[in-house]
Amino acid sequence: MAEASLLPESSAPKVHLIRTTYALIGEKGVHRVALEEIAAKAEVSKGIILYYFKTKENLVLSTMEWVLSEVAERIRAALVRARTPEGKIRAMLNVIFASPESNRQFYLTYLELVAHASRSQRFGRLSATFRSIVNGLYAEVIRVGVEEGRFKVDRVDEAALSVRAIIDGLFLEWLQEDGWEKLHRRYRERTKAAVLTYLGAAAG
Amino acid sequence: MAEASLLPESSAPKVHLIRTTYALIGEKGVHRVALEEIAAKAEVSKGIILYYFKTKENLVLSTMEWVLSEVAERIRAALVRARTPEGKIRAMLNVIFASPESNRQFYLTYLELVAHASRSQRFGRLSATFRSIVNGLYAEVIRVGVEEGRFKVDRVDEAALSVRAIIDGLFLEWLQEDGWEKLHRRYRERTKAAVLTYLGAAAG
DNA sequence: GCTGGCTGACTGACCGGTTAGACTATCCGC
DNA sequence: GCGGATAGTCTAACCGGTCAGTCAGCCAGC
Repeated sequence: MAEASLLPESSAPKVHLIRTTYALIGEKGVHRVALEEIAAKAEVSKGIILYYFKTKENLVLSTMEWVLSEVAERIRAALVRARTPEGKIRAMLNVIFASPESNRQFYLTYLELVAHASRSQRFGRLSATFRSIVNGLYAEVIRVGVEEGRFKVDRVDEAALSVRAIIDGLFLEWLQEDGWEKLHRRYRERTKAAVLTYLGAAAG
Repeated sequence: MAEASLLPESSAPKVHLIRTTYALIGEKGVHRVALEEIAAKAEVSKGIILYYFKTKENLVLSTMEWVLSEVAERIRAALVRARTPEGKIRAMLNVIFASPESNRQFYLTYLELVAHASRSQRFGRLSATFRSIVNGLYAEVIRVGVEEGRFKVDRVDEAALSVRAIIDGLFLEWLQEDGWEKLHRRYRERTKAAVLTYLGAAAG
């Protein structure tokens, strides 16, 4: 599977605006944030946003591209560090479950992406690219794990998709918890257990 | 666990408006739909919506309440019809995976609920109520399954939550598929397999 | 003729996008 | 080194469209 890149280009002021936008989208949602507000928080004039991104849609799309590429990169780095297949799964999930606040921000943004993806070509492509990258990473870990006799699955691609579903499903559940801050750790461990169980790993 | 009811009251004209609203929310998303548009599709004047629901937020909330209670009811009915624990799981998933169009409509609405729930008390309560109802239904099936020696799980509540996560996670995945219409059946079977495997059911 | 369900023109706020131009930096010809 | 042309960055006032919610009053049935 060819791994398309997520990030096109990004100058310093663009990244500054993107970071600010990301914070506000996580906090209030795409349609509840006005360009005026982003500009104020970024301490620039509103005009500059349109100067750099032309439209609000472009800004939102760029922000999502940026976030997703950061996440993909962090997962990739975690996989390199760990040695055993189980270790890679654990390391990966430790990275994915970074902190309550950042997870909340990320998943709320991600949900908006999915919602947009179902109605817009541009967001649909972004979602597809991200999924293929992440599923590719998962598949690689699973493939090695199967080769080394640590995991037992029928089809690697199928298993990668299910692993993703377990992770996303539990995140979706966690998002809706009243005590999401306190429950973060518990959900992380729960997810590790569920994924490793699914992959048929030897206990431990 | 006390099962709170979802539906307060609903007159005939209200239900008519709610159905129309549901169709449009699934199609375009909450914030992309104007009251004017809902009124036009329902073939009533715009004023009547505000007359019955007072605010747009009330209308959206009522719509989600209505949809969720319908879904919960349908699941409940499916569980009554089937006999064996595995049969109940399959029947339940057949009902949940009703059709591509209705699932798409429902999950897009559900995602909006989750997004709203994280920022609004009122939507948060609705989401919590629905979750507790559905998780309760799942838990009951699992409990009986365990008693009859068909399922092997440590904690029933924990298992109910994971089952939910698997279902929601695969739906989230499915939503993002380009060929979601064609892939619906495959995802349904995949979900059945994943859930039954998770519950440690005897093969078959 | 009165009441209550119902209407739809209207209002005011909001917001994405435009535009005219200010300010600075770089470079060129003299 | 200097005047000025050019380009790039940035600002603030403004425009036009959209939309939730209001309100004055209509009208059918009692």
